[in-house]
Amino acid sequence: MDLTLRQLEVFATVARRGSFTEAAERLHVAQSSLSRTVKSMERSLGVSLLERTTRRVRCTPEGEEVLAVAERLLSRHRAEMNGLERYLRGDRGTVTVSTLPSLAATLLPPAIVRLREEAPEVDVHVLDGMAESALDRLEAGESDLALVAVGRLRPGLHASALVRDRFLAVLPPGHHLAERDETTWAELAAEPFVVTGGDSSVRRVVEDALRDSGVDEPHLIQAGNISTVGGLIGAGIGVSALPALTLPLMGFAEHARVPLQGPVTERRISVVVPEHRTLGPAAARLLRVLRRMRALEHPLPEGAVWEP
Amino acid sequence: MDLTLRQLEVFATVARRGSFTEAAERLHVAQSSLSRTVKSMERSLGVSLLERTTRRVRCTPEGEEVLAVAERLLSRHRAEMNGLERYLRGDRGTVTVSTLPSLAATLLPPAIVRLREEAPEVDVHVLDGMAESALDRLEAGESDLALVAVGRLRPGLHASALVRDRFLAVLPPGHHLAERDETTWAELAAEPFVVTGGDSSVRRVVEDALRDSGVDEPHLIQAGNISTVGGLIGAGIGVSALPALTLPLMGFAEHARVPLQGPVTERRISVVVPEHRTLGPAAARLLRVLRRMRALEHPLPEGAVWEP
DNA sequence: GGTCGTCCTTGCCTGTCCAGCATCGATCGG
DNA sequence: CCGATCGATGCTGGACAGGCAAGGACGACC
Repeated sequence: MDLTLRQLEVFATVARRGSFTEAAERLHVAQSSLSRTVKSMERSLGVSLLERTTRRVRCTPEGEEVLAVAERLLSRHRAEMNGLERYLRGDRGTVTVSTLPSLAATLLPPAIVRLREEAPEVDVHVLDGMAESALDRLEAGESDLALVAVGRLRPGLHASALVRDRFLAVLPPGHHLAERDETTWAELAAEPFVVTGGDSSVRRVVEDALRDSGVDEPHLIQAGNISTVGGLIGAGIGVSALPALTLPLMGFAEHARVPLQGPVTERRISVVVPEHRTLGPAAARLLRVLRRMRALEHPLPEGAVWEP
Repeated sequence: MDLTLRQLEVFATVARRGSFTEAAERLHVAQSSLSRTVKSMERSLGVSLLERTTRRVRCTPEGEEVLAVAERLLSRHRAEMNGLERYLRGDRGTVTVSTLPSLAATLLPPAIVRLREEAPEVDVHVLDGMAESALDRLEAGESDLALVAVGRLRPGLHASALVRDRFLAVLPPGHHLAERDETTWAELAAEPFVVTGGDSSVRRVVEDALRDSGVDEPHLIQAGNISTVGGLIGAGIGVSALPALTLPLMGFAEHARVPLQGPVTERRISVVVPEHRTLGPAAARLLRVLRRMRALEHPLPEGAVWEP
């Protein structure tokens, strides 16, 4: 004795309008069809729902109850369908991005701003962690997208190149290299060199570059994060080399930036998605926003450029 | 792009079980049917909802959302249908009875107790008012049933006789008529006579009986309600004649009761329903309870008997 | 009070959609 | 590499919604 949505809709329309004929116009079907539908409901419930006179149609007490049920169920159904449609359009939902701390602070925020402008009901979750863990989280299904500096790709993941992020030499104000138009890893390696924490993605790149620079044993000073690097350099304790997108994080500290020549001069920032997992609408939308920013060449800090 | 309940049910079953085959067993339909149904949903939504491998079926992100929607809508639908069924069985709902104060206090309560025993979720509203207003309220649609002492019936109403309620003489303790086996209206009319308020149903009957008793000018003392009558009689101020069903209301006051002979010796209590209005299930249920009490001859105060 | 008109009902028909059956194709396990 | 299992698909039958047209009842209006 389950009533279908169609039955409920027909009944609600007839009962509210108080007329089969009017309801038929409203629903764009023949009046006889409605008559049958209501009759079938009455048969399946075993009670009369409407008192029919030629002049008007009125609810029996049972009809009132069915009408109330119908209106609750129909409005609920409409609301859910509406919500689902918004979800499918990417206007509603959740997208989780795993990324590096530096990108979480610099590249991602403008994308999130644009996403919120066009889809205010989309919730964005940002998981900012170290190096590999962004991809680990992606593979574990904890995030929908990863925004990382990808070296070589793991199988099963698909990367889409987004930004070329050049390394710049970072020097204390007044440092002798600061007057130059450019410098090299070898020259930097001869100075006390500030490096970031051991599991940072930048760290490995820097170590490789210093090793290849020919300097036997660079003097390394280790800092946990970019802000600390900024503080140390501002205090004149050493020099460093960092990608352009990390530099806004040390904007508070006085320092000089000089272009850097050498074997490794940039890192490549990519959006990574699992190869065979389909993206949710909200995630797809954030991806579109990022690609649109690339296409429209949204301003980036000096030294970083969008991939063509 | 509205999804039907059938589609939602099929999808929810397949998605939860992770298998078309299992879902088909569960729903007692062929597997091929489910395959088609899900495909039609995917077509109408324009997205893939399930990732199929021969080994298992998993939801896409969109599928997860649809599953959540489906479970909400289906459980809501089941709950409403269940509630509706209970309503139609008379296990849930509201019944409003309009009646006289005396009956609201004596005849109705045991019926309500029985109704609540078998249908605890039915709410009973009692409108206790004076004389005509019980029927007025019935006709105005304010109540479903009226329980009244009906003289002659108004057109459009249907009465079902329930109880014969004899008038008893009510006397102060030690009154000289109290020793008799029975008395008459004429004998009572010779004493100071306590009558109830002017719009009470009992009042008109009593006035008629006293007028017919032959006593020229009875000495009347007026009281607003039965309790007051009790107090006056207990104090020895006068005598009265009241239907048996009203007497529990003056149980607190000492008095004697003597059977009464005469032209009017009883009133008839009826349940009245509108002739062409259909009774709601809860109201029908209360009516059945009252009739069952009549059939089983539920104990009544001395002097009141169920109609055959 | 009679007649007309309106509105619901019902019989008949058609098209569409759902369900069953059989089969195909793909994939995973042995 | 082969077999088994599971989902997809072509085909067919049946149920039900919807349209059309005629029937019947009640209210309204004259």
